[in-house]
Amino acid sequence: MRKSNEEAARTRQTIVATAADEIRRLGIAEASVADVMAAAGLTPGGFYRHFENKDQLVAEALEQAGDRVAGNLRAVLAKGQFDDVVDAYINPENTDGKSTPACPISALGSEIARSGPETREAITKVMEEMFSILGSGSGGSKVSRRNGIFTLAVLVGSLTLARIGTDEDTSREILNVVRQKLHRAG
Amino acid sequence: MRKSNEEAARTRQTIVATAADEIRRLGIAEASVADVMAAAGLTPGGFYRHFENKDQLVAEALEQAGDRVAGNLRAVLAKGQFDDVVDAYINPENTDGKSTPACPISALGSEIARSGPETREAITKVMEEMFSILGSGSGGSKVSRRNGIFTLAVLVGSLTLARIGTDEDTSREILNVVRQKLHRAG
DNA sequence: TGTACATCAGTGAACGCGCGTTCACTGATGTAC
DNA sequence: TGTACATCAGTGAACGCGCGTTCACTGATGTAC
Repeated sequence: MRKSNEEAARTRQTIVATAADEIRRLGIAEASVADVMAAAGLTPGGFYRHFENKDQLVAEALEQAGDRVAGNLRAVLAKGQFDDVVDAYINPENTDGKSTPACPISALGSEIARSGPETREAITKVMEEMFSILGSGSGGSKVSRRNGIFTLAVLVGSLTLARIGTDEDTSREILNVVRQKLHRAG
Repeated sequence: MRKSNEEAARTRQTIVATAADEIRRLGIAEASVADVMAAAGLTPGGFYRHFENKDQLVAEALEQAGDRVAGNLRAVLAKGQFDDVVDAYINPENTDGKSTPACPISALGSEIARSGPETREAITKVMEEMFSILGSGSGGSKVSRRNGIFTLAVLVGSLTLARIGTDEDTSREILNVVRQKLHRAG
């Protein structure tokens, strides 16, 4: 039952992508290796042909998810204005604050903070990329960076608060306040 | 070995306080009932004389931790100015972004977001209290509330980012940027 | 290009472990008279 | 106030369960000649 190298590489990619979804949805600890493998249409044993352990998968999956979000935001920035980037981060499916954020930092912030160095290093790179995107076009490089840091903090905090809140109206309110305050053409 | 009602009440309170510490430090899933009981100087079996299940303990512990933080911030506000409240939230032990935040929303944000309704309702109350504290004295009631929401989002987001970052200088930078931007007497 | 063998992707059962929870037990505390 | 008994806080071992990981096995793919 050996698969071709090409197919094996595709399988590995499927596992990473599936893991990114499952982890964002369930949390790092709650998304089990067997869960992820089953969701990818595989059995648990095969996992260790591709990864040393669960930590390695988590780091790779979250980095990929983060890079994807950063790529999308860069694309929005390229053909829109800054306000559209903010709105894309707090995306349309997310206006009630209850869906899982696409960005792993917002979806899993406190869990990542307690993870091992592999995962935190991967996400640190994503963070820096986000600072750059969210600070762009707002002045000199120092001012830009400061704005990028501040904006990402606001976005991550607001999505977290919106998801905690049990009242849907309050969740909407939180996201609206933040959106309005961050919009530059205010 | 039955204990007096008074002592039993004290024991219960010890468990809640110990749990608040352990959970903030280790995370909700990673702080086990046996861990908490041992840290409180007890054996695991006794837990269920005081609580229906782990979820109930988590909800109570996080609410207590949140109320304690809110109380401290109110005290700072009463005899200081707004800037001192911001600095107290990002507290002195926390300037490198690496210590565990006292506030459960910052320490455990994404985990709370995925918790059951008991825990989320308890923390929602804490959130509302924080909105009120952090918005105080900044204009009419609507403006105040909007400012409170925005400020809490910034604080929660920045502490989360600071703890994720693997570079200590960057963590410090994040907290400094946020502190300066939030200070009103800027 | 064809053949012979080594490799290894994926299977599915099994492993040891720590988890939340239960339970029989203890003896001091609480309570009814 | 004193006595007799029920209660129940806390102990420590045990439970079933799901976890991350390992392993023997399979057969198609890769490779050396």
